[in-house]
Amino acid sequence: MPLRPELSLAQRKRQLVSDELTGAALKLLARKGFDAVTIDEIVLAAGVSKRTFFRYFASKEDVVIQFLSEMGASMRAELAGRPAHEPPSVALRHAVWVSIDACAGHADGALRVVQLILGTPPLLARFLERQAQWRDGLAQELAHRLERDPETDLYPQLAAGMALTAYGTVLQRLSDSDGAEDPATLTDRAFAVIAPALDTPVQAPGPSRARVSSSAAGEARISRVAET
Amino acid sequence: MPLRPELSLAQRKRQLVSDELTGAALKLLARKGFDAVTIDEIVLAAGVSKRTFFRYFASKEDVVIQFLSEMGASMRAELAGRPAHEPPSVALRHAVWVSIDACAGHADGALRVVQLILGTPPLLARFLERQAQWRDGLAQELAHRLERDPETDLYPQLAAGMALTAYGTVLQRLSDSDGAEDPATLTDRAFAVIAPALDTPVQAPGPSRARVSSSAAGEARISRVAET
DNA sequence: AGCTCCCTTGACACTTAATGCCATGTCGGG
DNA sequence: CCCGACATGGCATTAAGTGTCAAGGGAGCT
Repeated sequence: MPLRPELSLAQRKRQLVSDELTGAALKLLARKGFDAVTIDEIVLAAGVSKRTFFRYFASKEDVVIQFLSEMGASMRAELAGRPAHEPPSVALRHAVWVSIDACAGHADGALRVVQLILGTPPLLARFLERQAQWRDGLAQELAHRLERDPETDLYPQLAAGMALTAYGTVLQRLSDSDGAEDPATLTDRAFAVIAPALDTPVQAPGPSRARVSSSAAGEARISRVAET
Repeated sequence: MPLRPELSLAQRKRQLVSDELTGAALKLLARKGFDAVTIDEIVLAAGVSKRTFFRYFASKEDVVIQFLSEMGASMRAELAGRPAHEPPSVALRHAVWVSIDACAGHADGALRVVQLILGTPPLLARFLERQAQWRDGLAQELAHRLERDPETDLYPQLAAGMALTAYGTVLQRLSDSDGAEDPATLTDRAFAVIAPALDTPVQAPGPSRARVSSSAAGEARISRVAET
């Protein structure tokens, strides 16, 4: 009756193999670089067959990316859990923070993994693709939260994109500074920059949208870009 | 004396082969989908050897990506050419526009290529990676333009990132609507959303940055995210 | 216990992407 | 006419990724 031993043992076994694989891969990749490591080496270190590797990961990139992967769901969950009255900039900052905190805070080699990703073009590419999925999820959540129609309104997509831009920029700094800079401060500063756009209200998408931006620069106006 | 016949003939020959390859590849990929087409098919259609293909493109993805590739340089050049007094939101909008215009306006299958990229994960990944490079270029240009120090100031990276977020969102809409929506209008609307952040001045990165966002929501404040 | 069903694994074969190496051909210049 | 630079093609090779099949080991049932 393995109906409730937390997890069905078969699943725990599966998790075990996955962890072993991830561990071996991360260790090798961090030491020798991404393309200097073959899958054969990884499976040798992990003690499974190559075929099994591909039953757990779709590609060599996936071993690394999946490691940071639940974060997408975490971010969305955090956003969904924020109080409804919170302005977007604050809710999104908290959402993004759960991921940044996991990367920087989690004392183990999480930072090293980020550096590996950011410094390896194929990994970066996959990571950005994953982020695009996160963005869609956040946008959906935002649209629901603010009762905006994602079909006509550009705001949800843009707001989610801006938040993830901040996310990426913070990770970049963290990586470049080798963890020396403070993640929380960086996050605050980044969101201070994008907040004016995140928290500007209405944006009525009507046909005559001639409005003035809330910019303090006293310049930028809406004007057609037309045939320049 | 081939010292000035426009281009050295050898280079024109090279361009010819490249075009042939690109044309054959794009035609096949658009019809059969990305991974249903092998390089052997492409080189057969183009009439060159497989080995030659890889002398022109680093990978199958590159055939498609390089097609939209000069755009990065174009965007940066446009930004560099905008009058210095122009607020960032306007200058960036014009910069991004040169690429959007090329995608949507250029009557040939440019839109089809965009749809192919956006609908094919590996291509999307490479495309986003390329965009990240563009972003660094734009950020550098912005930093120079506004005399901000890219080492300490997050604004250049974030502003460039926001502009490219707008870019990507517009492309997405264009792709989804099959070109039905007006590119110029979409671009204007997208930049209307992000402009408040782009054109907000100072952002002094001093140690005590407790400031109020310019939000009209009358809410969003800067507060430490800290240990939530 | 014995049986069966299902899931996981490993081994083998195979396709395809991508790179290295070398021989050949061609253009252009001395 | 010869020579060097460069582009090409063919060949061999590594590595990624997939399909298939047979064996093993739990879990449930009788």
